[in-house]
Amino acid sequence: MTDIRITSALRLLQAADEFRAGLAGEFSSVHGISVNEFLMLLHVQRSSKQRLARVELAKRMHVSASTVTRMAAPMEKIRLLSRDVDERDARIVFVALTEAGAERLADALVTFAKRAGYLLDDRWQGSEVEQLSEMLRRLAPGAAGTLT
Amino acid sequence: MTDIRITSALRLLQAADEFRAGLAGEFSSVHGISVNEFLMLLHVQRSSKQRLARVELAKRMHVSASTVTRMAAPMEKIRLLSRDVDERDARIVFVALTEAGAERLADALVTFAKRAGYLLDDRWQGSEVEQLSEMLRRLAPGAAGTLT
DNA sequence: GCAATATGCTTGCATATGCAAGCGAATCGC
DNA sequence: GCGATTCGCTTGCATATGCAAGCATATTGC
Repeated sequence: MTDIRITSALRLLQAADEFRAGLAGEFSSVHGISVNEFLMLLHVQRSSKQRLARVELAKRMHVSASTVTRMAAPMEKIRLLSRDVDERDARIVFVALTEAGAERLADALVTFAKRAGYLLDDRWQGSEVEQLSEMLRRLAPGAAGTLT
Repeated sequence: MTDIRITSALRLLQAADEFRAGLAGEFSSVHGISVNEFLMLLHVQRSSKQRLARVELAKRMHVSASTVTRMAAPMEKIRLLSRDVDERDARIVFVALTEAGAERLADALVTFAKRAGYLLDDRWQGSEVEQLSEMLRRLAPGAAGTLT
């Protein structure tokens, strides 16, 4: 009943929840953005042209299109992101990274790296981290738009 | 900059989001509960006395106390959970699992196991799953009340 | 070409959740 | 013992998010 696959999946959810909860506090107080806003900036930056259609961004973030619309709006207001229209298809409104957005993202990445360091602390051997990283990669089959 | 710890932490978040998103759809349509409601039932079941104080449950689930209050209310209404008072301390209201709650949880666990099977499919060796499981355990240092 | 359909985005509504304030009960300091 | 503090829980308010409907633009079938 409680086989090892169930255990692994539960641990995956728990580890992610815990890591995310820790991040959330520091992100909002230090950088003024939420974890999801950070991930949105990161997805845009790591896309081929530093811009993504909203629908595509929604898929990559595992959120609905309406969430992308509403998350992007305030960040466009403060110029972390910009609205870019497609010359060929007027339906598409790209989310693009501004210079200010890139700077904010870089700042937040420092915090993220620090937290990732807590997560994988000195007790982890380099080779163990590599193994873990590879295994986690296999767990996220969302091929298109993998962040890493 | 993009060191392997950052990559691992990002993959952890992505893998968990993806798994959770898949779970959410099937849980709500098949079992009529959300992923968090499932986890709440599971936490209660796996606690020492099949019951937990709300504050303790909140800690284990990484949510606020108010969320526990509000999540538990409808499940108490439909008798999946019951409210138990502490004889010694009138401030404490335990969340306890009912028989109906245990049945619902057992049903949902079948779905969870199926999804965990998709996650860790035939391409995974048994020893690899064990390695992954152990590594994920090390990632969730929340010692008290680990679900697994 | 034009109607029918599909696609991308936004918006109205409902639900979910955190924070801070409030309330009652227990504990502490004296 | 009693006022002050702490603790557990709940509730008001603000924010976040999904779903379904609506709207504009593209594409398809004929």
